[in-house]
Amino acid sequence: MPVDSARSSVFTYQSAVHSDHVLRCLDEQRLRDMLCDVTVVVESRSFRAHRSVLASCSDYFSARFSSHGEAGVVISLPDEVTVEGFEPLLQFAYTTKLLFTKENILEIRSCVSVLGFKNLDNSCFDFLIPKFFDSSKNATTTPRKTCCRMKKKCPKPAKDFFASNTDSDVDTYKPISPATMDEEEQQTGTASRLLDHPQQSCDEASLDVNTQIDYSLLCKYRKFQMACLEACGPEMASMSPAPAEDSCPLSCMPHTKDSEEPTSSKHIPVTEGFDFLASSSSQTKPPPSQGSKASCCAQMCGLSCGESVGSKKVKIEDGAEELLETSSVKPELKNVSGDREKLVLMESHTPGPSCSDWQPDTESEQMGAERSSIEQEVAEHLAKGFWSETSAPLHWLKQLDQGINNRDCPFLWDLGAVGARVPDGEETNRGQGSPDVSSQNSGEDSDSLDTEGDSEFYNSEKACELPFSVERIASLSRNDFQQMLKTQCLTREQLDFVHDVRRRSKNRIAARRCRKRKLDCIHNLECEIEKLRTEKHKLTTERDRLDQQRLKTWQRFSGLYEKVCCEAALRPEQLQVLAKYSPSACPLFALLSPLKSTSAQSQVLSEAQDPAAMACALADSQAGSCGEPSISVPMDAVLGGGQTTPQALVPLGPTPTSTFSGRSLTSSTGGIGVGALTSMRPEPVSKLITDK
DNA sequence: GGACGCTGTCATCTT
DNA sequence: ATAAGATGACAGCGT
Repeated sequence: MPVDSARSSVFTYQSAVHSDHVLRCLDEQRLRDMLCDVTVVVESRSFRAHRSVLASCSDYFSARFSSHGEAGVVISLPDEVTVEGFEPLLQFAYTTKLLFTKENILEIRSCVSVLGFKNLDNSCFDFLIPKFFDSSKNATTTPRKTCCRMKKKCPKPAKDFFASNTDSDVDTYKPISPATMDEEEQQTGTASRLLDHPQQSCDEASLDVNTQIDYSLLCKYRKFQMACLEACGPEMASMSPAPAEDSCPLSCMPHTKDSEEPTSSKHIPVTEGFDFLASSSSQTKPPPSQGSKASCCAQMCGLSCGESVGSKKVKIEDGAEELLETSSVKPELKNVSGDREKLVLMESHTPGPSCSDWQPDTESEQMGAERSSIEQEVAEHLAKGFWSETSAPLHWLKQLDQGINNRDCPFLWDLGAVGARVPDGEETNRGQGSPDVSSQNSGEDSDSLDTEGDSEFYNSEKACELPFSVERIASLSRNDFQQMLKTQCLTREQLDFVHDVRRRSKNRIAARRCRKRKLDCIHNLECEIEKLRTEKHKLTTERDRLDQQRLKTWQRFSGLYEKVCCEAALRPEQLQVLAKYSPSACPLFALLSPLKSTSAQSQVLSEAQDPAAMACALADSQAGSCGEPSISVPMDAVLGGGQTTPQALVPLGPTPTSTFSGRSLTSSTGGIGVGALTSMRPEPVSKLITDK
């Protein structure tokens, strides 16, 4: 494919915090009434705002402002819009966070509908409203089981989405509009509807995931995560692994100091699951009193942000495979105003706080204990990533993909690394957070620690009882490891367990090394083969060159032989005696042709005289073609007038079968190797002849 | 649904 | 004697 060399590459730098910064500045301006160019009147209450912001968030405002070009306009909203519903929306427009309560969610929803507020999908309300108002239903059982049931029905999502998207299920599922939904429907209908269409929701969610995220990479950590969840007991078990995945890619977005919220309100974990997230990502050790299994597990597992996210097929208790999807919403409970808690929905495109900002907060935990069961459930279900079960907005994940590059997001960046290597920053934090900083094994051991394996470890309750992380178990040197064990009072079972974890971890690394060595070995062998081929080619070329040179030498020698014989004027008898002890390839035969009477001999001689045939013979002999071992006769013996017995000399290769096979002039001489040709020197011959 | 590659784990041997 | 490393074999999972 031809490449347009003239076209220069285009690089894009995209700041993940810029939009957040701009929005925050706008919000600050709004709060200070700076540069505000519109006053929105709702129920006799005025709100100052920027037209551009409102117009970008609301179809209603967009239409209104387009018809009012002048600045300083005052807009009165319809009666359907209440302060209770509009104020959170205004805040959402400036902060991307929608604060809502059980009391105002219906108002908000109504305002969203009237004002055509964007980026607030009905699915949010479709779930929340029934949850809030369905007080009769058991709030603790349904979501979990439903979730599992739904997800069990999900096949491999990546391939099936488009197919299933055409299913009748999808066609029959319609989001419920607030206008048409009566209270009963609001309370139960949506939820049940969701339950009736699990495939659709699963598939949609999977499309979101698979469209934007390398699914295989995400899958890497599902097993680990699930095991960790199960290891951490019912508190965690009630929360599917989804939230970690759902939230983390977003919460892992780059986060700088100035991206924190102006209110500086601490993020309060909604459930143990968020506590899990918090402690897992922050890599800080909570105080010992904070003994929830979730945090403990996260701490024990040394969960990095990247490790806590992802999607993977895992086995659940009954052996069935459960497929969970990622989503893009990070729900969190936030103490907004004093004792009042509100759910805060953060959209994915908001560069929210990074994982490292999710600090465990004991105070918030205490507050969490006072939550109502419904709120708990809602928060929990949010944590489960209900977005993926409902019609998860596709654009959220698109935003994720478009707005974040792998470098920006530690999670994505981490996934790109080998295994689940923890980013340096986290490694540092981990070390700092550890009371006893230990030396890491140098070399390969320290570079490939991950937590993908050790599923049994995470699956075990024992893991939560250990005061150190599996990473440390595996990464410590032998001495450090033993030192650490000495400082801990572990039971025999725990010791065995720790050793087992360490053994497997070490073995895992060793296996990687072994495989790498194998691959290197294969590569080296391939290189060696290539080298030998090159050498063979070189040697073959050299051999051909030598053959040519040898042929020329033989021809020159033949000429000289003939000249000497002629000048010596040997008698025929002498010539015959000479020929008797001469090798068949000897140029001497050329002189004997008139003396030979048999046809066979003539043929041999004619062949011997043929330079081409001789060259062929030479080549064949060099190539090591089969044939009888030749016997060369020393020239002095040959020229000795037959008085010496022919004696075998070094075999110099077979006589060229095509030329001389079985055709020796005499039975005693046999063939001659080509080597003999080069060893023949005309001087002795002429000398002998002259002597005679 | 099977082939294939990758990876973790186990058993066994060696260091 | 013990721990650690190396490696073949196997299984699970994703493509």
